[in-house]
Amino acid sequence: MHSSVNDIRDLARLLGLSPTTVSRVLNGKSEKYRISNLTAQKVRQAAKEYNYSPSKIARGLKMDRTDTIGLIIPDISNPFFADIAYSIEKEARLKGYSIILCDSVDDLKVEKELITLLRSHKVDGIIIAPVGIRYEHIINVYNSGIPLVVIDRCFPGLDLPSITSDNYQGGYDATNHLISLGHKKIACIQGMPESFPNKERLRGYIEAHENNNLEIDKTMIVGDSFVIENGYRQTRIIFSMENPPTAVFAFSNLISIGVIKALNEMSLKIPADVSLVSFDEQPYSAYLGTPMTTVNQKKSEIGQLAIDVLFKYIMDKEYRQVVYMKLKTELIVRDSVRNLRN
Amino acid sequence: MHSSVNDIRDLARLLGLSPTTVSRVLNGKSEKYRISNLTAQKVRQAAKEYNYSPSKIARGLKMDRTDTIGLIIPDISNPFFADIAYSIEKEARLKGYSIILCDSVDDLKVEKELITLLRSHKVDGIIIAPVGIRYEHIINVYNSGIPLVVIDRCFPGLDLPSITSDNYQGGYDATNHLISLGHKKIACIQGMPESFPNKERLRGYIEAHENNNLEIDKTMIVGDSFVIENGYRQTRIIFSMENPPTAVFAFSNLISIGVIKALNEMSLKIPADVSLVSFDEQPYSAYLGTPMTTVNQKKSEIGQLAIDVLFKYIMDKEYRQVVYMKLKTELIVRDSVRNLRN
DNA sequence: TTGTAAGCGTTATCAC
DNA sequence: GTGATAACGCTTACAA
Repeated sequence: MHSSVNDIRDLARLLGLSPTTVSRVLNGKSEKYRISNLTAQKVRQAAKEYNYSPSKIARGLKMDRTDTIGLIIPDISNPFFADIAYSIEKEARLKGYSIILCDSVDDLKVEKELITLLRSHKVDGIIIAPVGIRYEHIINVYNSGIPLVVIDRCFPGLDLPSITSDNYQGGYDATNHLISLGHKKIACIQGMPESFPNKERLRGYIEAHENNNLEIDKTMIVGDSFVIENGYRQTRIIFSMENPPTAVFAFSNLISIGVIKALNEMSLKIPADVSLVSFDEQPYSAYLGTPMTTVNQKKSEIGQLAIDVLFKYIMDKEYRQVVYMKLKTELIVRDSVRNLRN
Repeated sequence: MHSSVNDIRDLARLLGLSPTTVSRVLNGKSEKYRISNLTAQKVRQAAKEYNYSPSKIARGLKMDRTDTIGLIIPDISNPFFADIAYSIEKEARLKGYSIILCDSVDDLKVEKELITLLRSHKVDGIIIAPVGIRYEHIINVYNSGIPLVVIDRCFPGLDLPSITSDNYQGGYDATNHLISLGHKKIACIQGMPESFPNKERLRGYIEAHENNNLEIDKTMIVGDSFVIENGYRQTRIIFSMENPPTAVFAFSNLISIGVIKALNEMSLKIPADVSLVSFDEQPYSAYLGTPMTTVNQKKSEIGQLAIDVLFKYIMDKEYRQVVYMKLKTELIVRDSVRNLRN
């Protein structure tokens, strides 16, 4: 085993050089300081040999940047967010940044604590998919000058840089697809009603009806959460009614799992008895008993753009323009909708 | 807006106290140093009011601990690892630690770089689900005294603390279940053959045959990757043969998605025409066209135990006992296996 | 072409 | 009960 090198000073001593020179070489400033090629070579080789790499922690203290960015999401076990996290991590790493992953478990109090925590970690920037009920604490961070980008749950009025899907369009397309195939009574199983994505999807649902001169039956708008159980429960209720709908629009992939489960139990076939469209494409959507028609969100683009925008703020502290981007959704048509016009 | 407080010194000045006192109060050492209650109160209140919390980066430099742990996984977009990451993050946070998330994209070179990176970040410990081809670089880290726990892809011979599922048992149970229902020709669609979990699952498959005095048809052991396409391709090949098997054992949830897709296309029904058991329970497993019989891994326990073990090492640097834990898997029986004994 | 020394924000040691 | 000071490992003026 080598004599252990813990320090830039250890390494410098070993080489008969000053820490300054070592630091310069290791930071690629050899030419700027006209350090001899020989010296530079020796430094680099020794660093490799003794497996030395500068402490980011000491570096961070001195330079006021840590090469880390904080990521706050409501639930990393939700594939939607896991996919986003994947692309964010990848893009960040490409730029030499590491991710501090924080899970808010969809709890506002936790979210606030996490923001404080990330500030104390001196992250260079924050990407956050907020719980989405209150935003003051987030606006405070942004206004305090810390680079920050909001994803998923946000809206133009917030005055916060944000990347989101066009949930209105997704809701409209899905509903319109059903209507165009002759469906007139379409149940809508919502997620969390107060959340912005939910409101927008619902707006799409409503306007699609209006544009097709279709009356909306308010009793067909049900549900209150993005989880499986909600989809299951509402489906059981709806299809026990006198005049059940011919179709269901599920507002999340988890909701549609619940819908499918309930329909199975009730021996109702998709699409023969009930048609189904769900928000959020998943790898298994195409391989379900009946391949499911879904609204796909561009998850990796959301992550990529979030990083792009964040780095504008990180690289140029003067840049304060509030960027707001809305990404197109895509309707993936499969076999879960019956054509009633035939 | 308040006069800005960036420093412990700013805060001390504002209070007419020394940084030392402020630090002591904020670190809960008021009594130890017999600091007056009044002073302590004032400090705490001012800290809250001015939204001050100590820089973890400066603290880390001084105290030689960063309150962070590094997590290296092959693919955060894989729900199996996302679930593990979820429980690790949750447990770590409970202990006041943050997670630096690193995705190795199943690439050994990247994995090595990430380890160096995490060392330069001075993480207090590392949890790693290795690519699993080579281990020297990981053993080096462990031997250098950095607390480290391996999850998922590891084995007793490694002399590395590790938490893993009992993949042998899972493979045995799944195969035995099929055999007990009268299946004699069972295809086995593998993942990455060199990986330890795969070897163990295969060992279970083989021994289940032996214990039931069943000959193994080597041409029934196929496949080379944990992904969907592999499951699809192998299924198409197998069920184009003269004497196809009556059942398939898929070694991952992605593989079974491919199997289902292929069987659908070939108009083969589960379980009427083909029975199916898959490794790795997923939220949708129960809601597929035919609810699928799966082998469930205790993902959240893996995360929890990894943290528990890691913290033994973190808390007691003298503790060097190599902990190896193998978690039971659970066969979840649903409707995807036909009883041939009827 | 290289080196010296100060300072980043914190806490531990020693002093009073 | 409280405070002055050094030190953690690094980079950057400034010096030579």
